[in-house]
Amino acid sequence: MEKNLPPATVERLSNYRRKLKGINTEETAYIHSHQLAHLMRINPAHIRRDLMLINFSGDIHKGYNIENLIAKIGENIDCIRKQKLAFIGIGDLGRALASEFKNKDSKLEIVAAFRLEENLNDESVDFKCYPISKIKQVLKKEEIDIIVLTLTKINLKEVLKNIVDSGVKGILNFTSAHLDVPDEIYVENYDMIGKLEKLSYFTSCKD
Amino acid sequence: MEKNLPPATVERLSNYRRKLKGINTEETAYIHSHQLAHLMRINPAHIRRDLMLINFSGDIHKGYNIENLIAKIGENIDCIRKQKLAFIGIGDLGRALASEFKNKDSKLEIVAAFRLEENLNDESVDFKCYPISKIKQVLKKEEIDIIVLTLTKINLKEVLKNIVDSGVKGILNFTSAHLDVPDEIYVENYDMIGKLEKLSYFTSCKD
DNA sequence: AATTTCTTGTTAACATTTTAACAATATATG
DNA sequence: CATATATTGTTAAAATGTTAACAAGAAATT
Repeated sequence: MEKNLPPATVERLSNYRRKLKGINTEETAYIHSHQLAHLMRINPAHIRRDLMLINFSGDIHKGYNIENLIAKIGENIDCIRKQKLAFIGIGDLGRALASEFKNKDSKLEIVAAFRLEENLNDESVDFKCYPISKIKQVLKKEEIDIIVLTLTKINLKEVLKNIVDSGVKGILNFTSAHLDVPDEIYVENYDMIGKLEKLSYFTSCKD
Repeated sequence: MEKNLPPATVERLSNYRRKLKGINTEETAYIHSHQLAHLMRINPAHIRRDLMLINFSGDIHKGYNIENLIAKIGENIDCIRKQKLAFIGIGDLGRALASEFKNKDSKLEIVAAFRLEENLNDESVDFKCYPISKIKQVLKKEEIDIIVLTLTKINLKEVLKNIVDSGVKGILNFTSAHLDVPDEIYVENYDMIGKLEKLSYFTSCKD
């Protein structure tokens, strides 16, 4: 299978699936494009177009079979083997994610978090917390695939070197630091200040 | 002044400014489009186009005057009065943001954070931490403009009611919950799981 | 003084994403 | 049985975002 789906579609498919999994299919086995669109707050045409791209057909009158759709989305966007996540820096966001992943037979799994503090194991999560100093050995040992970076008060250069050496394939970057890594590593930057200033621009009355 | 800048441009302008503020203008007072583009890892044409949209002219040989550009960006994207932020749920991300805002004479200011725990004042930050139960009175009293939501284990419906009633204008939502608020409130959703699954899709070898 | 080189400002082309439109078609209804 | 209705699948159009191209013009160089 080739990776020829547009990025925006991949993201939406993931979101559709999460929403669909929340539906009790014993009560309602089928859903219409406009119903799902309403739940997602997007345009119905979007749904139909996305499902067309993964070749999923619905019943012209009953709509889309929810269980089949969930499976079909998986076939298209999930990787074969489980991918392992690690957080560098973590708070409510990481805990929230962890509980999302739990019991969801997701192909993504949080296996470690690194913090500044020593010995900060949190019994509310089921992944291990390590001090940032142990990053090198843990990344190697656990074969981490994806890093979520939220911590700025670290020796970034050294940490990045360890990340690159360990074979990490992608980084979701929430810090405003620029990550100087080889092109093979897929970096998705999320600049919170930029988003906030945009929000501020569109919410403030300028006169 | 009208809000006729494209959203993507507003976001980039904010990012340019943050990068420019990190430059020592005593050493280098001017910057070329390709230099800034290199720092931002984007296309030089993008820079020139964005600056065209805010009517900022550079010197054909020296480039763009950094201080003037910072000021001009402010004129275009900053609101007149300071806008107040509050976090619902907070960890490393919030602390990182707080340190970004500090001493940056930004028009955005974090004034409060709400947590599940009682009495959890953090001496490393300069905003106050409240238990989530106090949200109603604090939002009103502090006149919060923007909410950053990262906490899921709350009574969302009630919290949202308080947010709407208090006159909040925008919400940056990191949870996967759907926020049912009036259209007047600008909601920017960031679905981390969606982003992670997209990352996973583009980093995994599917064969 | 002429030529080369470089950079801005601007337009046009291109790419991607989103939305609209509508034919095809199956069910329900009169 | 004919008509109305509703929904998918698909194509076309619109909107948005990005990149390329290049004229205009200033400094540096020959």
